[in-house]
Amino acid sequence: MSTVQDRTFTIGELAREFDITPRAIRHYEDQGLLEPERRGQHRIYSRRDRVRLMLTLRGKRIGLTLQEIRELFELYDTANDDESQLFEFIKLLSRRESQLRQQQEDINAVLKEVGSLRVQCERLLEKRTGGIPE
Amino acid sequence: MSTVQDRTFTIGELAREFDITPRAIRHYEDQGLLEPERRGQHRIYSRRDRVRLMLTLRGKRIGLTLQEIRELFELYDTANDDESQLFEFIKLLSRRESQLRQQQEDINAVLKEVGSLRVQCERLLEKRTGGIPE
DNA sequence: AGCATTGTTGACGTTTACGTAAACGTGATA
DNA sequence: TATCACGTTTACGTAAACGTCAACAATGCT
Repeated sequence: MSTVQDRTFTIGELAREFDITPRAIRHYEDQGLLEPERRGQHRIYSRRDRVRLMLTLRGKRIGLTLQEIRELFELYDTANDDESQLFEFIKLLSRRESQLRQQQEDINAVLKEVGSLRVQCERLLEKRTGGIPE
Repeated sequence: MSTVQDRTFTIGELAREFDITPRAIRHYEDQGLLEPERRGQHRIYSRRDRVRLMLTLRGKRIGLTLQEIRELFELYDTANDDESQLFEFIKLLSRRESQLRQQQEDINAVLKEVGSLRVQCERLLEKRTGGIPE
């Protein structure tokens, strides 16, 4: 009988779920992002591992390196114990926050352009397809 | 007398302005993103080049590769001439748009976490600094 | 004239994030 | 029992985006 949900996952399951290769998952482990247990020599991934994998992928999508992601994990794990680490953590978060806001601006600018360009394109196409007289 | 503003820039000026190295700028040229003129063997950058450089850097910030940025430039330049290219352009824009929206979500999620973590940290610090008697 | 500054062209080096291939183990199944 | 399907380690390969010399102009002080 177990209180916590103890469903586990194989490397292939996770790979399929997140549409990445097993190789990538092993690579994340090499970089210290995951620490699956072993049943014999096979890796067994817990829910916690799965969450970390999700966070890893999200981190990647917003442009973090694997090392930075690892540092975040480490800080998150240890910050509560050490006061000076807390300051570091806050500083890191601040820096990252401004970067993210910059990215937001960039993305909004591009989305705007993308939108108007699309409209232009579509108008052009309308004109041509409609404009060819028989 | 010239109608169009014809201010030009040296590689060093642009490097300083955008806080990158001349090497990087030359690299962008190698990749077909810039086409500065030459005065003798020195590069002379026009306003158009400067704009392209800005767009390049913005593209990078939102995670485009230099090649993708070049393709966008090319499409942007030629799309008006070719109808089939227009479709390609629109498809490319659509794909990128959904990626950008995904990124927006990711960033929002992270910002949210960052915010609450910061609050947690600050509370902890308050408690400790305030909690030490004398 | 001499030296600093700024620029130029190679060309090899580096980091990140995996891909890919070899060579092998293991349990399920036809 | 043979053959998948899935997993493992080890190790070299690769693409992107520059960094980092080296070796050499051209220009501008002083």
